[in-house]
Amino acid sequence: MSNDTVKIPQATAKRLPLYYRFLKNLHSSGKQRVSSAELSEAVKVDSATIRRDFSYFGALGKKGYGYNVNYLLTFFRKTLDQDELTKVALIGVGNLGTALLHYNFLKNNNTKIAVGFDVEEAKIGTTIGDVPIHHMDELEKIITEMGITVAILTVPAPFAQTITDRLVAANVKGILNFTPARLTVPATTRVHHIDLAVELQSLVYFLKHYGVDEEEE
Amino acid sequence: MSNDTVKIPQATAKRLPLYYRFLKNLHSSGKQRVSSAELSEAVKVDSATIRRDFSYFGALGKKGYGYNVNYLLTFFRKTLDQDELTKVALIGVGNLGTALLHYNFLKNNNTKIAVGFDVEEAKIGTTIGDVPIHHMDELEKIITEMGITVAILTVPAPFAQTITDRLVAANVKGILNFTPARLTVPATTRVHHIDLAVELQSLVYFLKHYGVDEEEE
DNA sequence: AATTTATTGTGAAGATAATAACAATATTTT
DNA sequence: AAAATATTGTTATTATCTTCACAATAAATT
Repeated sequence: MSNDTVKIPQATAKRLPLYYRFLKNLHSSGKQRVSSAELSEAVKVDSATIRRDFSYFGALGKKGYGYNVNYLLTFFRKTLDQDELTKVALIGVGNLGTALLHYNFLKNNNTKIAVGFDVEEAKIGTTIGDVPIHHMDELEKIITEMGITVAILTVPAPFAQTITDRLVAANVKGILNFTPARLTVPATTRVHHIDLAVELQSLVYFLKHYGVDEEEE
Repeated sequence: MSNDTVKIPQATAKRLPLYYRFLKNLHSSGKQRVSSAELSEAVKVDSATIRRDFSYFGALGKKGYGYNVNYLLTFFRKTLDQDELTKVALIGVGNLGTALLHYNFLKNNNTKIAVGFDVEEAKIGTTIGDVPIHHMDELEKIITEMGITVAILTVPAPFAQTITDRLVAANVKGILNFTPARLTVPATTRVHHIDLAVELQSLVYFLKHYGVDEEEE
């Protein structure tokens, strides 16, 4: 982990990719400058929060003017390491896994699913999009060879922990977990959960029990 | 919105479906009682946080004993309205939409995708799983007829806002948004985002810039 | 029935995050 | 070049969330 700047709050860090994406949009639509108020409207984050977020990286804007789109974009590209391609492994090529293979992560982020793994013989040796699918038995060998340290986990829940253990042993440091299982990992590995059923159910709960007054992340 | 109990913190509300799922697991494995410490190990949430979360609903446990699994389960089933089926519309039957159609939300939550919409003629009139796919032109008509107020949005980003406007006009109150677009909605509509590219990119960012010491939600 | 043990529920403290508000100041207009 | 305007960066404030720590007390053991 490079610790070039002061450590950024997690809430801020999670918004950075979002800012980056909208700055790219602005840039390609030819916009030269942008204020925190405009950006706020686009990304639905309070303008004071945006200014605060940016301020962790120093004074990026100019008073009375706003932010130079090009400058900001260049700055965030470096900060988010967009010049360096991050290769990711996809574990479990079922319905969801296949959908993710077709999802173009590369377009907005310099992240690419470089390899997939499954146990179903019909899939082994094929290519989905341009991603080769290998047998799960080769997991350790191939991701080690490819130097992959980030994995997306889309296997059936009962296999999630076992495969996680193998990923950890193979030096994977980050797991995007789409299974409902809550994974046990060492402190050196980071897991982000995307729990589809929980997301849907908590949305329903909010609708029934809360007055709705704004969206939230 | 029913406001039967005191308003629960949002962070707590988001964890309720998770607790519910694990309680179901415990129950079906025959467990009679559980402590906050055990539950903590399973769901990876601090035990004090679990006790605090539960305490918003009153004193559900017994000192020196823990919680009765069956009692908790019954309580949460009511609280999460699990006895009442929530029908959901899926807008956009592409790769991701199709994967979600095959995802069994019903298993753990009383939530079901009841209808899908797309513009591709080949899909109209077919059934995926047991879910009928209709033309997008019929959106308002059908979801109004079916009394649906929750939608999952998996259309290409450029169409997201237009379709959202139509959903809102057709009385949809909750949207689970898988598109990268940040939607503009009235204060009476709630949007939850699942932004796959942002999730992946922020995971990569955390790996590079932070010492990893625990997982987080 | 007395003692030990386990575990809750919660007050207090701490940590993190969001927002308001405004002085400072760069840009734009006159 | 002076005045008016726009907008940042940040200090202060408030809100939300997490965790510690422990008295209270129910259950289990002796």
